[in-house]
Amino acid sequence: MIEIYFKSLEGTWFVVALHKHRIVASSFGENKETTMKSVLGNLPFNVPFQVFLEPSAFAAKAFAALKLIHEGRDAGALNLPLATSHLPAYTEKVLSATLAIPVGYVTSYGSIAKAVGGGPRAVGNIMAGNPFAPIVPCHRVVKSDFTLGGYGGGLSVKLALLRRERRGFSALRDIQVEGGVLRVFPVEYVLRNFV
DNA sequence: TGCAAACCATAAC
DNA sequence: GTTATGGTTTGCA
Repeated sequence: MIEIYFKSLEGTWFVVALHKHRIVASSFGENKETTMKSVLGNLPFNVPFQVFLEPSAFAAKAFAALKLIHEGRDAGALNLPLATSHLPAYTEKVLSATLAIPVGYVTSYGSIAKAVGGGPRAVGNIMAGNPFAPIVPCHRVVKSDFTLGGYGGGLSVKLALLRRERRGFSALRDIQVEGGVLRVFPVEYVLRNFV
């Protein structure tokens, strides 16, 4: 049985779907219904689910982590357990590479494609369907010219997240990921286009 | 800048 | 099986 929890924190709705102490899907947004729908749309079709009004201990932990990430703080050390085994292998690889982008950096669809194989558009498609927003930081994936690209929650939301993650880094970095090397760039490269 | 063509895994038929 | 679909990229005018 998948358990669904929702909670409003400082004006933002957070929704998580949990199964056996793993996160199956997560989302956030201004609108409760939309956010809930985005989570429900990412559930594996063959597992029944139930919506709970009071958060379990694990759900409370998940909400705390989501709030941190939403605030632009670093939740990397939390290592939230994600349920990915039902996803296609390539999707898993792309999500895992995306998860490796540190706070304060961005990368491009094409860079991810170079690191794990495949093409930029395939990566974009997977970002569009990211079941784990914002835990898997698809907001840190932008176009190769450092314009924003797209975002499910709207570009203003993507921009706001990136602004909060600004850390003042100035040099690019190469990060080891499963299957190759992922090049990441300071988020400033994106933000300077917006003054 | 702007446009066309190449790109590539998925989901939907 | 096949086709349609993008949160793209690159090259060329």
